[in-house]
Amino acid sequence: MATPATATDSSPSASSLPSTATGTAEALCCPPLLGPSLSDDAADQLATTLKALADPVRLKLVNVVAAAGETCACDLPEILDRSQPTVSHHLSILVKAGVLEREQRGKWAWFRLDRDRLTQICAALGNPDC
Amino acid sequence: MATPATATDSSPSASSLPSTATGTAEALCCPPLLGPSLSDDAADQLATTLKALADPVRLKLVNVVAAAGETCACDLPEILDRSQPTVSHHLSILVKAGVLEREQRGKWAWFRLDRDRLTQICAALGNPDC
DNA sequence: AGATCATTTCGACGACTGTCAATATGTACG
DNA sequence: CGTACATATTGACAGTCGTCGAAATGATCT
Repeated sequence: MATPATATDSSPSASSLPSTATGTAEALCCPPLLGPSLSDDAADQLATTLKALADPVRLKLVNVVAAAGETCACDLPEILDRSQPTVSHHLSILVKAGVLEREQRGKWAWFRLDRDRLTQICAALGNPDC
Repeated sequence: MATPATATDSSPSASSLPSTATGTAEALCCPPLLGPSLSDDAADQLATTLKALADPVRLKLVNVVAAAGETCACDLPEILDRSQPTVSHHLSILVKAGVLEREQRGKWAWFRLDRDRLTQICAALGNPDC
C-alpha cells in the first residue's frame, strides 16, 4: 500500500496522489467507479443515471414493474399514491435513463424493465462480483 | 382522483398486477429492487443511499479514494477543483452513507472506501450476477 | 367528425442541493 | 497557553426537483 505511516509528519500528500493506480490494486474487475481515473464526463453521465434511480417513488416504480413483468401506466397512480401527472413524470425519467421501456397498446401505455440496463449500472458501480 | 382500475370496461389491469409469480421468472437472485414488494421504508432508504452516490463530484471522490487506496482530505480540493468547505460537505455525505470511512491522523483526515458497502448497494440494485 | 378516455405537457410552488466566503472547531507543536 | 494549520460548520444564494391542477395531445370507437 501507499504510505499511511501513522507518523504525523510533514505533508502527507506525497505518497497518496499518484500511486496505487497501477501497482497494488487487487485486480479491479469492471471499468468505471473503481477503475483508474473517472473522467469528468463519465462522472456526469454515471451521476445522471444514478439520479434517475435515486428517488423512492421511482424505485417503487421499478420494483412494481419488475415484479409484474410489465405494467399498465393506468394502475400506477393508485399503487404509488401519486397523481397521474407525477407518475407520468417519473416514468419519463426512467425511460429516458433506459431503465424502463415504454410500449403503446391501444390507449394504454405499458412499461417493462430493461434488465440489461440495470446490470450495466451495477457494473458501473464497480460490481465486485464479476 | 377517481378510482381507476375497476372496471366496467376491459381494463387491462387484470393480467398485469399479480403475475410473474405465476410462471416464468427465472428465480430472481437478491432481495430488494427486483424482489417482490419494496416497502416504502426500504425505498426511502435505498433512495437515500443512491442519492449519496448520484453526484459527479462525489463519484470522482469515491473514484480517487478507491484508486489511491486511501486519501488525505487535504489533497482533494485541488483534485476536484472545489472549495475546501464543498469537499468537506461531500465527504461527510459519503461517510454518512457508509461509502467512505474517515480516520483522523494527526491534523489530517484520511478516507478509505468501504467496498463491502458498495457491494451491498450493488446487491440492492438486484445484482443480476449473483 | 365527435365523444371519450389515457397520457403527456405546462405553469406554479415549496423543498432540497451544490456552492462558496466567513467563521468556528479541532489538533499538534513551541 | 498561544500560534499555526487542517477540517467542519454556518449563512446565503442560485439552481434543481417533486408535486399537483389545468390544459393539451394522442388513441379508440361510434
